[in-house]
Amino acid sequence: MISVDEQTGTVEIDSDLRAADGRVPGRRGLATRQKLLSATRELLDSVAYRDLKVVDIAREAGTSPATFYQYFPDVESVMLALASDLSEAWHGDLRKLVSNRDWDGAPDGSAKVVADGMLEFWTRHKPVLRVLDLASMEGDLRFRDIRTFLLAGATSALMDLAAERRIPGDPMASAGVVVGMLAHVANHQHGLERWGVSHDVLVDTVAGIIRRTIVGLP
Amino acid sequence: MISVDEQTGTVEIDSDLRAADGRVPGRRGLATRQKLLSATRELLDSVAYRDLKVVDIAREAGTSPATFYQYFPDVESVMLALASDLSEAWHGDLRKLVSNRDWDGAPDGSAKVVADGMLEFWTRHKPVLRVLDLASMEGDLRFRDIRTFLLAGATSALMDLAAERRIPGDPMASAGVVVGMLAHVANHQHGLERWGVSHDVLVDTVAGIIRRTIVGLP
DNA sequence: CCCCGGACCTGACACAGCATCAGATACTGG
DNA sequence: CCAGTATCTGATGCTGTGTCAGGTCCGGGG
Repeated sequence: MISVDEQTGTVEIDSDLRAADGRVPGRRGLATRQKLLSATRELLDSVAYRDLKVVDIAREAGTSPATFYQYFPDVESVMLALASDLSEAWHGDLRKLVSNRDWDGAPDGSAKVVADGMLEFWTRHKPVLRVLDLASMEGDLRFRDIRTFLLAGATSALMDLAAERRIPGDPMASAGVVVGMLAHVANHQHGLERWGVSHDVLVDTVAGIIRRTIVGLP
Repeated sequence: MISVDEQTGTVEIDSDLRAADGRVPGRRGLATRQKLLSATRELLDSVAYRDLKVVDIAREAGTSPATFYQYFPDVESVMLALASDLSEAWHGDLRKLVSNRDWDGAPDGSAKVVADGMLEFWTRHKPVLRVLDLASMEGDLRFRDIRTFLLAGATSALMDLAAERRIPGDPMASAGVVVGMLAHVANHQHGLERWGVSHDVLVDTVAGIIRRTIVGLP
């Protein structure tokens, strides 16, 4: 669980899990919790978030609804946990995807690696990420904080890069818009392919926008 | 209701409405249907799509759940109708927003008007559009077709512009990515503002990307 | 080895929202 | 004003939610 302290701006990771009755779960309990999380992730591949029911998750995890409520108060909380885990696991890697590049020597290749990497990441975790996106759009602050944390690394790395290159315009805005664009393109990749845009062309297009917007090359 | 014929590619608009029992609704019936649509739109401002219930829509519209089922089989169908109406109403205007501009004489101003116009449109109709987005992402073809139709005008106008200007790269991909970026930025405007990016700066940033990606100016 | 106490699970239940239908009510044209 | 049709809704069975009390499992001490 990631929580952001509004006063200090610190991000706290509270892994001090509790079951519904306040117990600290043991080995077996944690395994069940994990099964519920996995079941939810699996179901989300085929079922719309709106239609995701506690009964189905419990059945898929091979347990009963009552057990579900031992570990989560509702379906939304499972999503929160899944998104939070994803955020913790990838926050750093997404930053490195941008900052571990040779932007002076090979800006074109670097832009392409970033575009491809981001698209790949988003596609792999699509089910969870699109719920994260929707909930953020709907104004849910818990989801928005998780989304912000997930993207903060990559965004600030791009921002630093843009600032370093003395690009005209606001570096923060440019970085934010570029990261958002990557997320959106990944989510709607299937739709774009239906218009005859192949994956490779898409990567090139996005890489071009990164190059011109952040690195500042024509 | 918009339906796309996969064979011919034609888009048919079937306004031949029927109530649950097959009747063609009269004046009073259409008014009730309209009240249900408005109630749904209103509720969507404050309630998450996932939590939108038939009972609430009926109450908000000042009628009973049973009446709801006279006009729509479920909540999803109301969304489909709302999205469809929006799509029909704005498809043309969004195209004109792009094509009625003086791109040769005042490319900078034009890009800004497009960016601002799109953001404004998206913000005004956010509740419906974000459901349209989510459902499209989740692979629902009915919603995706509506989304495609809504954006087709603007997208193809941008594509023509890019092709005309002989921009390097695929014009279709560039137009698609730019339109997607606009949608995404509008949806997450609030999040970006929280990072200290003002509306004006955002418009400038997006306009800059349009200018460089579609018009081909540095 | 057994058995005990805590960790874990679930059947049973009360209640909310879904979906349907038959019958009541409200319009409208004649 | 009345007949006939359009429209609405109370009653109802069913699915999913959320909460217990009580049952099962398991590891460690006797």
